[in-house]
Amino acid sequence: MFKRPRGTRDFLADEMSKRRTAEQILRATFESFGYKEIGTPTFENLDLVTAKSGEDIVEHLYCFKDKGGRDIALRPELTAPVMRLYVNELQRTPKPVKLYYFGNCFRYERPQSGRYREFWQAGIELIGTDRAEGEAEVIAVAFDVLKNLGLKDFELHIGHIGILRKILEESSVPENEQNSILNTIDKGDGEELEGLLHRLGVMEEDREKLLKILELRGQEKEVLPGAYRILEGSKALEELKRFEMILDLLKVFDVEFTVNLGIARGLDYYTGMVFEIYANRLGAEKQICGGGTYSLVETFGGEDTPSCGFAFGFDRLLLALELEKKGVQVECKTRFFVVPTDQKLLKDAMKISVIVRKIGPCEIDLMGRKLKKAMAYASNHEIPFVFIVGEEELRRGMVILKNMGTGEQREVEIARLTMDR
RNA sequence: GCCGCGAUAGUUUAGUGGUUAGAAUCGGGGACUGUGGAUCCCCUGACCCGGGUUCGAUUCCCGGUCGCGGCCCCA
Repeated sequence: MFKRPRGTRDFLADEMSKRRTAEQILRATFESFGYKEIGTPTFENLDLVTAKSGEDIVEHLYCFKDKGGRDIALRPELTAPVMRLYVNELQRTPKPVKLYYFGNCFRYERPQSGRYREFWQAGIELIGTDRAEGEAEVIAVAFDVLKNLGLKDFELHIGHIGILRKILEESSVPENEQNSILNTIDKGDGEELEGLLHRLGVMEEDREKLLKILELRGQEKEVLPGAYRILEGSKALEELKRFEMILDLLKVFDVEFTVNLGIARGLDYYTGMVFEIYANRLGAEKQICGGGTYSLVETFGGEDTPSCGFAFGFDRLLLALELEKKGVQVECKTRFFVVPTDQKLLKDAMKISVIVRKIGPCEIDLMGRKLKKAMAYASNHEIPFVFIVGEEELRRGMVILKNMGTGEQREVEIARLTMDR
């Protein structure tokens, strides 16, 4: 007996069918906004991954030396490969560049609910514009995905790291220190954060500002006036105005959201708007989507270009759907089943199946079963139509077509099979 | 990396320090010879792996593996 490697899954037919259906909805949504699919390798050079996420993540990677001694990593996410592809191939294409991807990723993590070692991500990257309408569109695409999938119980939280960075900048905190502060914010440890701010010599006034801003969470109307008050006279005010502009545009798309200025996403490359989507029923791993405005092109050797994007955790998305309703619909793809009344008519039945297959997916009994058992098979598999090939009908060039839903049956002319319907 | 719970046919499970390890369901066949998930009958099929305790371990103990939930992490 061979077992699956830890944290991997087999997908049976029904599940695979659901996954494909959901995948189609994601693709259609991305394409409805004009994003084009791209593909990148399943493995990349290790340094691509560490360039984006640091040396420490090697712990969480599937990586190895290949036979040529190269350090290789199975991709742990898709933003870095897409950025590499952009820098390699697309820097000179008309802006904005609108890309989407769907693919499996690998992380060496302890598996738990909604977390696997091989998992699927789907997302978009909008490269080359830093306008509010671009940022708003990116959020709208994510929201549309959920609407089109029929997911109901989720929360979309939007924040803005630009505001936080500006406050720190005013307090003369250098960028790398900003990053460690944002990291600490992301962890949600208030004491550690205060300690860190002290150590870095952030002035009392700015510290208060920051902490107050981080607490702001709720409906736009309730939160924004407070934010304006806190940031009065600050350089961060400009960022706040920009944030408001994005939120304002989101109303055009009928996107429902919660303002949450405490989102830091803990990543050094985020520069402006950031958002996360949570499926409340999922438990510990409830974040199904994350994204924002970032600056990464330079990291991969390109000319600094503003970008914005997000990634969905596809597996979690399906889990959330499954918990909410019946999930995604599964139906039998086979339309027709052909069965002879006697084994000596097998060849005739096979010939008919060849003809019928031109009309739609068609199966034929492969077990040498008697009519009754074959009918039971078709019935069990919810195949809607059965062709019964009988000796007497065959002599007249006819075959019986039975509708398994209604139980009705009639004779049809074999010669006309592909013409009817 | 850490904590808790678990592991018996494909699936859901019962049970035991010495048993032919029981059932349901699924699968295959038959009763049914030209018509459906019914009924009845037959068949196939299981104690996660390694070590220890013991005359004897599927059962008790330890370790591993895998699963579930959580912590850390989450690009």
